[in-house]
Amino acid sequence: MDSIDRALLRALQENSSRSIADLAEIVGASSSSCHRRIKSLEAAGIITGYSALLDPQRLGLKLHAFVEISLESQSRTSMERFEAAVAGFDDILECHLTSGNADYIVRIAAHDLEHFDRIHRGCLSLLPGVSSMRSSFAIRTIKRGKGYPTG
Amino acid sequence: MDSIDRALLRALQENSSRSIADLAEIVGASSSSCHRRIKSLEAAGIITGYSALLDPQRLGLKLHAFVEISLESQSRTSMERFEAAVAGFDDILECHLTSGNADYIVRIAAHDLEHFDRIHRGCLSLLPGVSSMRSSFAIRTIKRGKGYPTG
DNA sequence: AGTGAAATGGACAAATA
DNA sequence: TATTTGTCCATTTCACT
Repeated sequence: MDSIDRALLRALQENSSRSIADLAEIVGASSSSCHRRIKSLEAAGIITGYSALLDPQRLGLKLHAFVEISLESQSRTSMERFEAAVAGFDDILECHLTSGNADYIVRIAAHDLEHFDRIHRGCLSLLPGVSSMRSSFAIRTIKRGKGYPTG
Repeated sequence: MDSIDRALLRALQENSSRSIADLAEIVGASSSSCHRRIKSLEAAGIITGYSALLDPQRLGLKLHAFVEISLESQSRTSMERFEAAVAGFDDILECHLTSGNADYIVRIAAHDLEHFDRIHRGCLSLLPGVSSMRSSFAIRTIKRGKGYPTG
């Protein structure tokens, strides 16, 4: 992992559909070296895959919500039951266990408030062992970076 | 936007480096139709780009934090000043204005607690007009979906 | 279905450390 | 010495028309 690798990762996060020749020019290396570097970054598991980025607005997903969820019990079984239920719901885009007392942060995308209400009642409220939930709606996205900083 | 388009978007979010022939087989359409559909989804701005996915762990970014930030004032100028400052910091991956009284949710990736402390003191605490901040650390990621549901 | 571009993989010499 | 890089090379796959 040198500065050329980092530049490669930056360029590939920003746009992965460039040709290797273009990438080589951007990072200042030869095409073959570039190709080898990408292959080893993939083999090392640093690059985990390639994905198409979609515009949620144009998919009609105009509502983003962050929901903080606390469990009644922090026992291992109740957490496992909760997490298994989360995995089953497609409307839950993301879920993290956070510091504190068995709190989770969940990210939801919905078409509108009515859809969010349906998700809330037909999905979030069905999660087992929940003691409290607090929803924040994203009114406007200030910044949405593509991926991670490479240092 | 029919069911084939939605299947295409699902497949492309999951893995965008498949060949068109493979995609065609997955969604049950001909290669040429598939190709045309992808081009129009791109032209319509539904597909906004393609990106490489990186493993934050292997980049040494083992600490994920969500920081809720409240401003002292909700005036337009103080919000604009805050948002401009946010845009300038690479360590802030994501920032959303959320419902409530000028609260923001910010996402941070750091190498470790010491690095987070550096970000906290050298970046977050420099943001103008902040009245309070609350950090939650992601102990474990339960679920991280690739992109959005397509319906 | 055909064309052209690009990815892939290999061989070898030069450079680097 | 050992590892990495750059310049060819041939093959094949694939996007695009």
